[in-house]
Amino acid sequence: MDGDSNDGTTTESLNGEPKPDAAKLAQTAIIKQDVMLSATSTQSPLATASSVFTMPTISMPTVSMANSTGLGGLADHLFLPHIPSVTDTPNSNSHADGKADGGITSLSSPTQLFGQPQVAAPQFFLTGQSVQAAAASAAGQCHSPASSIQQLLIPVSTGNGAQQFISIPVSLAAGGNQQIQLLTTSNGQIIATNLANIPGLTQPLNLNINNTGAHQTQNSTTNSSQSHQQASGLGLANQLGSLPQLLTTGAQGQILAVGPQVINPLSLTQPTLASSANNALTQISQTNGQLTTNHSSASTHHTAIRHAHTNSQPSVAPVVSSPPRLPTQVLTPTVTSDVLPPNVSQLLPINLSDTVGNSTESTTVDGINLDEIKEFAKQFKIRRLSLGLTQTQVGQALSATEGPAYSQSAICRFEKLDITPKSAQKIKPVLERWMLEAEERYKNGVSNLTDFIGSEPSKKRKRRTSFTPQALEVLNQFFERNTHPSGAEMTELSEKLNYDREVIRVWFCNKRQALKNTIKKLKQETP
Amino acid sequence: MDGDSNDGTTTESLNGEPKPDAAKLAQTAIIKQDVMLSATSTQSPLATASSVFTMPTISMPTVSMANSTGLGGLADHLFLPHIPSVTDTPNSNSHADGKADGGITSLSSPTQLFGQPQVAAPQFFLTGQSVQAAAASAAGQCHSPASSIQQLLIPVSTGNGAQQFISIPVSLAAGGNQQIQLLTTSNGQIIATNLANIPGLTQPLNLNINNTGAHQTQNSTTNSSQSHQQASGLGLANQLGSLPQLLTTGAQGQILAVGPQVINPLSLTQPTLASSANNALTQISQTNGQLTTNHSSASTHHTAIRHAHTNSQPSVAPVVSSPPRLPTQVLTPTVTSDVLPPNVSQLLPINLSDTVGNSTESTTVDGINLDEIKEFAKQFKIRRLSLGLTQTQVGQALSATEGPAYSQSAICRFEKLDITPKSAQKIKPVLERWMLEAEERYKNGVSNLTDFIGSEPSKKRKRRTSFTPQALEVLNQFFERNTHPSGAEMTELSEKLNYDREVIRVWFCNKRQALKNTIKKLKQETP
DNA sequence: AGCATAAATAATAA
DNA sequence: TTATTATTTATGCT
Repeated sequence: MDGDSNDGTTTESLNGEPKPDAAKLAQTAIIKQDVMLSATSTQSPLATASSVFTMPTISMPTVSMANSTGLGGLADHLFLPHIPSVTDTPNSNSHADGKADGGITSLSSPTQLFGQPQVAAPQFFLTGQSVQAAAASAAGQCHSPASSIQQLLIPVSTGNGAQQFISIPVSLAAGGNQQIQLLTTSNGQIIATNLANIPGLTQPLNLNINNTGAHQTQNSTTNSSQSHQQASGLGLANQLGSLPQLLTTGAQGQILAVGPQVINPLSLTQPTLASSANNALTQISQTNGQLTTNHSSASTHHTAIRHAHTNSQPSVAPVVSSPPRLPTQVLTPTVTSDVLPPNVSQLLPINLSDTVGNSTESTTVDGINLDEIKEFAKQFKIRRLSLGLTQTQVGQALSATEGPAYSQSAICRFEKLDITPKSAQKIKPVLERWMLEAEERYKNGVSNLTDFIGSEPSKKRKRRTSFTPQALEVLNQFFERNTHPSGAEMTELSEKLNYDREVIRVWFCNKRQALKNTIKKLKQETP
Repeated sequence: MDGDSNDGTTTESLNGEPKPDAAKLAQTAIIKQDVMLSATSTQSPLATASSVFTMPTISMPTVSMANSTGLGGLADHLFLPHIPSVTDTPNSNSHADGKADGGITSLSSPTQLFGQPQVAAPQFFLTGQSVQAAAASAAGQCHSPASSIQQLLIPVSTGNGAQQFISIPVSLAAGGNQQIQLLTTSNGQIIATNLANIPGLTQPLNLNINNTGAHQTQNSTTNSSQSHQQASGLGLANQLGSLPQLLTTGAQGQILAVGPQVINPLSLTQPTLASSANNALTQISQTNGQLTTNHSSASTHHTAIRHAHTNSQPSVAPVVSSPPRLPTQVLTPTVTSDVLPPNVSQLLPINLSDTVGNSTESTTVDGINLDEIKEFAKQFKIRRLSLGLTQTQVGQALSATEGPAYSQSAICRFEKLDITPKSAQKIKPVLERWMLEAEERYKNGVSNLTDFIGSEPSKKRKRRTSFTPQALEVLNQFFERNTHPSGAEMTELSEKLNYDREVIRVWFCNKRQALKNTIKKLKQETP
């Protein structure tokens, strides 16, 4: 998670060449060095000061940012699209498969898509609209899928290069009328969102969507995927429209995205929008479709894989088909696992448990009624989507009030039941309560997200921290003595200096790296 | 599979040594401490080197620095004790426990921390022995202890004026036998290092030298700390800190920016562009405005400019209050700016431009087709990645042939379109040409980067893999469902995605870690 | 325009 | 799994 965002994309690989890297680094280093001398770094105090204002923000590369964050309030956010657009969109392919083609293709060679180096994918975002394509990728996380309608997908980079999207339910976001604007950086980071309207957007774009295949495609087998999808499948697309939401989830949240194109939806204006959402999905599917076709193999697989669970059982084979719970949710595939030790159930994720155990008994483990939990999980997702909330939003809201055990990931896992029965049993009541409250607020027209969420969702890259000269002094002094502070020391430093502990940790990492580079260069120089 | 390890080696550390971290070494060191000096050995003779060197300059703020030096030979490290003292040392605790206090405490006092600059510490170094005291402090941690012996302390300035020392674990530095010499500037920056040995060093030559107070001096005794601190103490510093920075960072440097307002949206008329961009700008502007107002500070401005757009929304008021850095951040005031001159587009980064102008026209500024550039930028990135090249590599290759305007930063900004249209227009053809040539070479099998870049092949650490967006999508989807894929699943994924199985395994390890960290943070945040 | 470095993330070591 | 390192990307600042 982290998300980083950055682009990530780097890739390098390809070539394989070996090369470069080191050398390069070295070079770079060198360069820097010199610099070093001269400069000093840090800034002076004054400087700092001034800066302050500056905005912080802004500069975004792509975009700027401003913080956004907060979102809050009202307006709150803006988006930057940095990418222009459309162009990107074009990808037709979805990632999945073919990735290839689409965007990528262009890019890279065919083969690659998957292959390594690649590149690719277009990242772009658009505000509302286009987004999708990217989105798909985002999926990584659960949320994504949100796609469904109402939501806006905001591309976020994963760091890997992959982007993720953050979806914001339009409805919420907009809160009714309001509109949302998102500014994203090129990386897909969101800078800000705003609610203003965006007029026109309405269009739906695409839709095709459907395909649903979305994801995965399938083949896989068997699997869940199918389940989902299809299940959903159903007609999906069409349905989509209708349901948008579901789909989204379809897979569960996952998104698929990808596709080439995009669309956009933005429209937030309307709360409605739904359509847009749909689109997104659609595309995705398509993509998949292709993928499937072409490569089929490949793509599919993963799907399959996904499902699989850990077990390693080789065997497996599963075919699971299982659609156990599916319809809605998806997933949950089933894998077969094979044999697991009996008790395993206690440790296995619920979704797997079915499979595992005997069917019959499977419903209860340690006194916990798995079926009940499964049903709740399914309904929870539906209710969440109905409110136009993403897992991320729910996770943020809950983690704020209930503690860290309720992150987006937790929500995702819960919905997928990729958690142990015991854990699910513990979490369930909390989710139940929260959902009731959320629904209440929603009814009361409090649609504003703010209530639900606290703040920002963003996943974008953390703003670059500017250390004050004073803080740097302290840090440097400490570093002189100890390049590897203990956790307690870092905590202490963070408290004293009033910086995030993580920031302090990273500072030391980077400092050590800088020192190493310096030394390295020196050596080179002194043959 | 897996096996890869090989490369593994990574670590190399400087010296190549395998070694572990410095820290560890350090600890060890401690024990040994005194001994070290003498001992060791490894190294050799060769060494020669002279030593140290002088440092460039140094100007240190407070002190000057000189560095001292060299130390050598055998011994591994040098120390600069800047701290003197014993006082510090006292740590009684071993690292283990006490740590906390240890180091840190000593350093600063609360107040101090912030305080400025201090100076002082003497910098000198000694090798092993003396050091200890300091070390002690360090000890808290493992590393620290380093102080102990093995490390060299190199004074470095922070830029702020304060000096700091860098300790270099000898081991690292020396990499085994080699010796290292470091040249630091007054700022503390390291200028050069040398490996030679320093013969005789054994003795410490200098050491005393050091003390000498050379520089600084100080009181050393008392410790450096004091020095530092006190200094810091000063009022100023503190104060300084307060202000300005605050804002900026807010708490952590972050800024917030932004204000409330919003803006408008541009019309998105076109789907294409994203409107979003606009918003961003808007805010920014505002920001500036305020800033201006308030602080005035200068710096900001430029930034503003970049982003700024026109919008005008008035209002905002900013209030910033800034407490210094509060943890939270905050701030962000908003300013309103106002209107920007129409031409702004010429100055704004492309990515933002969309927004700004009319939508319609926005695509061209000064006769420059922004859409075209955007597309090119996108494709450029894709092509770059397809060749497996990093921004750094491209930057190095281009800066060599085309001049300094093509650094890694420049490439980064171009790809993100965080540059003005004019600038982009100028750079584009160069990139275009270079890319074509690079692709040509690639096709011809010249994959070696060397061609692209200069360097070396080296064997060491495996090249960092860049996952394609498509692959990431697949991986993320899988991860959503199952964070712990079985071996068979990983194998399947690796085959499908065409990545090494080990790479896939590592991806999951890192992904789990990232998730964990994310959750951790969320928890913290929500207290 | 760059430079220094914070942040993100792949790779490793423990 | 946890902790670090090695590499890259992104960005604040001048």
